[in-house]
Order: sequence, then structure tokens, then C-alpha cells
Amino acid sequence: MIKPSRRSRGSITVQDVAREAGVSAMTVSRVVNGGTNVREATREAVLAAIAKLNYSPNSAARSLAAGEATQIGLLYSNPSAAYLSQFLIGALAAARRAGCHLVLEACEGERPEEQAEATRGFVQTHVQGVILPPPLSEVGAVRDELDAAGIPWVSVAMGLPPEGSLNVRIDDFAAAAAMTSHLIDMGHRRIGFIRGNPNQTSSAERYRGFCAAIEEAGLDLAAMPVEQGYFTFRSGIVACEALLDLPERPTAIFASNDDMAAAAVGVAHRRGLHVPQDLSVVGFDDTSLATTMWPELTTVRQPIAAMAEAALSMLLDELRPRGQNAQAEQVLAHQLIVRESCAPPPRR
Amino acid sequence: MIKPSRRSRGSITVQDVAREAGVSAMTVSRVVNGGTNVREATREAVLAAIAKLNYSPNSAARSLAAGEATQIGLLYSNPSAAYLSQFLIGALAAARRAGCHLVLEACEGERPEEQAEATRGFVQTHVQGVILPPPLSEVGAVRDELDAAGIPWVSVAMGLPPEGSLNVRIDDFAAAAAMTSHLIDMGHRRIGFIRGNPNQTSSAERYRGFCAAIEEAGLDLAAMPVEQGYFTFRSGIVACEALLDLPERPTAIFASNDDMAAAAVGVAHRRGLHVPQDLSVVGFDDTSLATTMWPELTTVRQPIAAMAEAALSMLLDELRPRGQNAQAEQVLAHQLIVRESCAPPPRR
DNA sequence: CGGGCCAGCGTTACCGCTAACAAATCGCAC
DNA sequence: GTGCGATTTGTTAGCGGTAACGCTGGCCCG
Repeated sequence: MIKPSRRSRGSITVQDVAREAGVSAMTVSRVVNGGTNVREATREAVLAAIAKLNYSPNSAARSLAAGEATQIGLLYSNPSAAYLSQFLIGALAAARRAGCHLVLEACEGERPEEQAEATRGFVQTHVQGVILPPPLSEVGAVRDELDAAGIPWVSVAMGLPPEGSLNVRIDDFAAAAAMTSHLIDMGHRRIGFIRGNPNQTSSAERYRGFCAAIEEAGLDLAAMPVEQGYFTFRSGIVACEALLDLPERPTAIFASNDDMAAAAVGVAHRRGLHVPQDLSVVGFDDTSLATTMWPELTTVRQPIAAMAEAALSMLLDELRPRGQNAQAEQVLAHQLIVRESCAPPPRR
Repeated sequence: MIKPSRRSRGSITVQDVAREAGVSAMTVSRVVNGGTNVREATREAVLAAIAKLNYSPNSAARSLAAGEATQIGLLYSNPSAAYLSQFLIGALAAARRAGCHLVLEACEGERPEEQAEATRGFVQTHVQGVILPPPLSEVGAVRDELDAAGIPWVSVAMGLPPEGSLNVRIDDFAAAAAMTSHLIDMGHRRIGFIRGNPNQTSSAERYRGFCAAIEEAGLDLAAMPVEQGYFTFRSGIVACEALLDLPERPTAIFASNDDMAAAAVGVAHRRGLHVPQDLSVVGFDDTSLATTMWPELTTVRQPIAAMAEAALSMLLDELRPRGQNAQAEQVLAHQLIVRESCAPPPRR
């Protein structure tokens, strides 16, 4: 007497689908993945059976059988929370599709030794690849450690990634230039710029974009006041104070990220300047801060979730033994988001 | 002739550990999980072998063999990004430990029909349980849909969870009372309160805590101006304007979350009031906003990541067939975070 | 001193899926 | 028709781990 398998989970498996469609389990598997070398009629029968039974493949079994990568590391330091949450949403979506797990690790310290230490945590836990969102994508200690362990990595949102490395980014240069042109088109002729942290290449790229747009418009770059910031709210306060202390005040401020832009708006308000009537302020990144302030911020949106997804796919392609990977670099489209924080300069 | 298995992945398996320790694979498995009925000497030998080989179990194989839950849903609407990122960090850590995948689904709309629709997405994709962070934990349409499908859920951070439901939370009442007492201890006698969205029970609990502390201090509750807010930055502006328009202005404002507190600080600044010298402002949640503003916000910290972890563990316990689950409710500890946004009231 | 019980460990048989190989089928030129 | 390569489909053998059950030997009790 055959007793029903005591361990059956009652869920729909390939076998069930195969029986329903009158084919073998292997054929079902082929249809579900890629589906090479399956006759059209057969595929349709299988798809119909899948739909009928509401089958969804068991990802644990799949990655076990296929021997795929199952643990991908994500090393984060302290980007803005808004950035991180978007990033995680994208990465999680891609991870689930691929059936792999995301292993998070915080990298708190600033010192190379601490960073290397956090990285070694990954090596211990057998992650097969690592995603490096900013600003860690720029940290040599981390990359060296991963290279030494032979673990592939993808950098995300670097301004100027090293040749041949896996990376996903936007065109910081073009985005900053577009934003600058937007201000110029509005009539601003004296635009203050707050630079980002010099240890990140995107800072330089954004500044280059700013300069290029100024010069292209035939304006005098030397007349544009520039302050150094470090991407933090606090540094934005200092930089903005300096800009507004100038005898000839800028009519607009372009901060290299939203946090610093928010700081600039705060400083302006405390000085009794109205934004945007007296001073226009624009940022970069379109984090949630941009809409939880008043006035809401004109800024550049990065497709953060899409970038995370792209990074993970790229990494998995790299890890897949079969064939060579198509591309090692992806530049996604950015978008200029116009809100209420900028307006034509005040008439004088 | 035995050729080495062509599909071997070269990684360390239970078999390797078993051989090294001179026991069977099953014993290794027992040691790794729980480890009931294993002699101490044997356990040590196995642990030594594990350490020596640097073995780490394959979570795909584990969940396949054990037939464990592999997909846990996380339905989020739009809590603050800071909240979400912390929440995801905690949930991911727990998910990895348990070897299950997190399935995110955004629930955009406000209308019950849209919310139910988003929930049905989960039912389709065979998630075995769902975590409901605020404010979705309070949405009847979502919970009904899950109940109808027989999918267990855990609510997180509800103020007053329904009897018998799985939930993880902090004591909103006590936390709000503590914050209020802190203000009273500083010398404030006229404290304005901005309520949270009435569709969330935590709003009511926080308000109850505020009232209790006021009365316990022997102050006149009727003298405290209260405004309705909705947890949004925008609603905080309106509420704070109303409070500051009062003939007898409060010396402190207790906003039911950080976004509204940030709004209050902004309004005060635009009116030329200095925070905290002229007006103290405190918030609730300790999201990242609390430190990306100036002055930094005194607020209540929720252990968000820990709450997410607890929620996931609770859900998995519920799903595990063996035995009954210990607890259906967990109240984690909150913490009063004192920063720069409050000070004794101005002398008059 | 025999037998029942249980802690401790091994054996077997899978979980659900897919790589690799084998077999069947097809198309087509001669 | 026949032969042969290309395409489509089926078969087998695991991937790494664990549930269920079986076996062993020591302990206790009658």
C-alpha cells in the first residue's frame, strides 16, 4: 500500500504542472526559465497548465538544484535614510526574482581599517558578490579587500568609475549641467554652488557639469561663488552662511545634494529671506527630504531603485559561469524635478 | 571508476563536516539546529569541525528539506523613508537568519479597494505570512483580505492592538508621558500638543500619555492647546501656525512625530522665534530627520529594526507547525533622546 | 536477570528543481 | 525511401539538508 508521502507540502510543483500539461517536468522547467528549444504549441500548453494551477516555482529548490549564487552582500555606510530605503526596495525586488538573499552589513567607521574589517565580515559569511552603494563605492580599502578575497563587486552611483569595473550610475555631469541651465534659463546670473564631499567622484562630476553649463551660456565662471560642502546638513549650513555673507549675494544656490539644499533653505529663512522669491535653492538626488520641507525642492532625481536592481542583475550575470557578460557599465536616465524652491531672480 | 560528481560546487557541506568530526550528517544537522539529544562531547567535536572547515549551512537546501516558509510579505505604504529603511534593515537580518525571502509590496492608495487590491497581490504570490508596519497595521481592508485568505499577519507599532492579534510595539502611552514629564521638569507649564492622524491608534495613545502626565503633575489640562495633525510635514505647519497664533503662546510644542516637529521648527524660525530659547519643540520616532535639522530634535526613539526582527520571528513561530507559540504580543523598550531642541522656558 | 524505556546516533528517503545525458522526432537533401 | 544532423523531449541523478524512523546500548525496575 502506497501511503501519501508524509512530507508532502501540498503545494503545486513542476510535477503537477507536467502532468496537467501532459509533458515531463523538465519541459516545464524549460518553459519557466528562458524556454529555449521548446515548440510553441508545447510552451502554450505548459503556460496554460501553470495558469490553471496557479503554479509558482519554489525558489529554494531552484537555487539548490541550479547551484546559483544565494548570498549577495550589500555594504552600506550612512547614506541618507531615504536613499537607503529606495535602494533596498530595488535590491530586494531583484533579489527575490533571482532567488538570492541579500546580506546587509553596516560599515560605520571612517577609518580604512574599520572599513576593511566590515568587509571581511562578508568574506567570512560566504557572500558571492557585493553591491557597493555610495559612498562606499569609492572606498579603496573596501574594494581592495574584496579583490583580495576574489569576490566580485558592483559600484553604484560613482561619478567616474574606474575603467573596466562593474558599475551602475547616472550621468552626474549632464544632470548638473541641466540643472544649471534651468537656473540660467530662469534668469539667474549669479549662482552659488555648494560642492559635495571631495572624496566622492560624483562631487567633481557635478561641479564639472555646473562649470560647463555656466561657460556654455557665456557667463563668467569666476563670478560664481563656490563653497565646499560635505554632503551633510551641517556642512550645508556653513557653506550657505558663507554664500549669503558675500557682499554681492547670489540669487540662486545649487547644492550638490538635497540635505545641503535643505540646510540652505533653513539658513535663508532664519535670515528673513523668502524662498524662492528672494533666493532660489536647488538640490540633487530627490530624496524624501525634498518633499518634507517647505517649499518643496527642485532637484535631480536618480532612479535609485532601478539602479539597485541593475546592480544586482549585473552582479549575477558576472557570477553566472555561462558565457561572457554583455556589459560592465550601465548609465541610467536621470530626471529634472521642478518644484517650488526656485523662481526667477528678484527684480532689482 | 568513480568520477568526482560533475555538479559539485566545491563548497563545504554537512557531509564534509560529518567526515571531519567522525559522525553522521544527521548529527551535524542536529548540532547546528537546536541540538537536542546530542552528547556534549559529540557536540564539541562537531563544532570544532565546523569551525575548522568554516562551514556555513546552505539556506536554500535547508528550507527545501525542512519545508519551511520561504516567502514573507511586507506591505508598506508611505511611512517616512527613514522608518522604512530601518525597518527593512531589521527585517532583512531576521529573514536571512531564517532563510526566508522578503517580498515587498507597495500599497499606494488610500481607498480600501486599492489597499485590498495590493493585498491580493500577496495572496497570488503565495506568501505565507505578512508583516504590516504602520500605518497599514491599522487598515481594516488589508487585514480582512489576509484573514479571508488565511494568511497570518503581524502588526507593528500599533498603539492599541486588537486582543489576540500578533503584534510588536512600544508603549506609546508611557513614552508620550515620559516626554511630557521631561518638558514639565524643565519648567514648561503651557505645552502645545499636535496630535497624530486619528486613523492610527498610536495617535490616541500618545495623546493619552500626554494628558496623563499633565494631570499627574497637577497642571490644568484644559489650559494646554491641542491641534489636530496628520503626521505629515504639511499638517504640522498648519497646526503649529495655529498654536503660535494663540494670544497666550505655549512655551513648548510636543508634536506626535518628527515630521510635524520639524515643521514646527520651520514655522517658528520664519516667525523669528529661536528654538529652543523662545520655544521648545519635541517630536516622536527619532527618524533621521531628527538629526538632519537644526537644532537637532529631542524625541522618542523606537527600536525600529528590532521591532521588525521581532515581528518576523513571531510570524515564523506562528507558521511553524510544532507546538504552540509562546507569545502573541511583544512590547519593546523605547528611549527618550534628549537633543538641542528643548530648553527651559524663557523668563518672563 | 529479563524486558521496557529512552538518550544518542545512523539510515533512508525524500524536499522541488535542474544539469547532463539519452532518446525520440523532425526536416531535408540525395 | 534513406541517412544524417538539428531540434525537441524524456530520463537519471543528484544539489545540501532534514523528517521520520531504526538501531544500539545503558539504566532501572520488577
